[in-house]
Amino acid sequence: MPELPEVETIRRTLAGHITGLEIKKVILYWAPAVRGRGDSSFADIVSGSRIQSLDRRGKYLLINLDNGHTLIAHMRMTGRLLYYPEDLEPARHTHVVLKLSQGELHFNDTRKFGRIQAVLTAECFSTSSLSILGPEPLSEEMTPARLGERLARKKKNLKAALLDQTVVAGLGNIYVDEALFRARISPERSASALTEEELRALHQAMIEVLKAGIEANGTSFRDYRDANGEQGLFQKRLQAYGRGGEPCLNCGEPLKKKKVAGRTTVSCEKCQR
DNA sequence: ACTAACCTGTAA
DNA sequence: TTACAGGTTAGT
Repeated sequence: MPELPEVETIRRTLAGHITGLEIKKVILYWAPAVRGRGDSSFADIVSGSRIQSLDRRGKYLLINLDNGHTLIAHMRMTGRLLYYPEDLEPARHTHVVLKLSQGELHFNDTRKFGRIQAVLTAECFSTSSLSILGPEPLSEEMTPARLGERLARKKKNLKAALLDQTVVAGLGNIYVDEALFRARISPERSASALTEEELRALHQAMIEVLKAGIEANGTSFRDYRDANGEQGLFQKRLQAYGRGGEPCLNCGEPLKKKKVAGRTTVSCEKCQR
């Protein structure tokens, strides 16, 4: 579920609550949700540490502790990190509770795909999951030329290439469809055959839609909630995702819904070339 | 490059 | 009952 704007919103809404707090105790309701390191269990690593700062890389949330460790969390489709200022009986599908010096952090995940892993902070970015990620789409280094370079290395269609986290980190099914719609480029085009003008349009559309998503606190199309349990608002601004059969906002023709790269994809076959 | 697998819930 | 869901990865 959470793509870059949703994870960034979780990071922001969580940081104000938990930065500086001590993790007093770890309660596991479903142990596979967490992973320790070597012989040390997740609970042993985390207990007694203090939360220093929160970062994000692609769709990964990074919680830096003051004991040389970092927690790498990925929500996959339905994961939530929820902060409660008071003790609270865990809701259904809560797999981990971190008791803090003030309040609690609950990791809740209906589909059980999400994971939280404890790693050494020094090795964080060289862990297998993070080391393979492409550049951050909102960073300075992401230029139209850089995007073109990364896309050109893949012999896939655009939809598959933009979902590929090694090409660019943080886009998922919603924001790929939105970026392509706004750039007026077909998801089925070859990733390696864009003109410079198309690359500029795609680059700009990608950045604009991600920034707008963050601005709106993410897209709560279904399960997504921020750390306060609040919905985002960007589902009201979607122009393509979830609008199959509805009129294109440019030309009025019905938007087409079809599988591309194994994912449901909505596009306007008249506007997007 | 496509499919199954990991899971549960919801809607058709 | 079946299909499908903001993701990733390990298989063909």
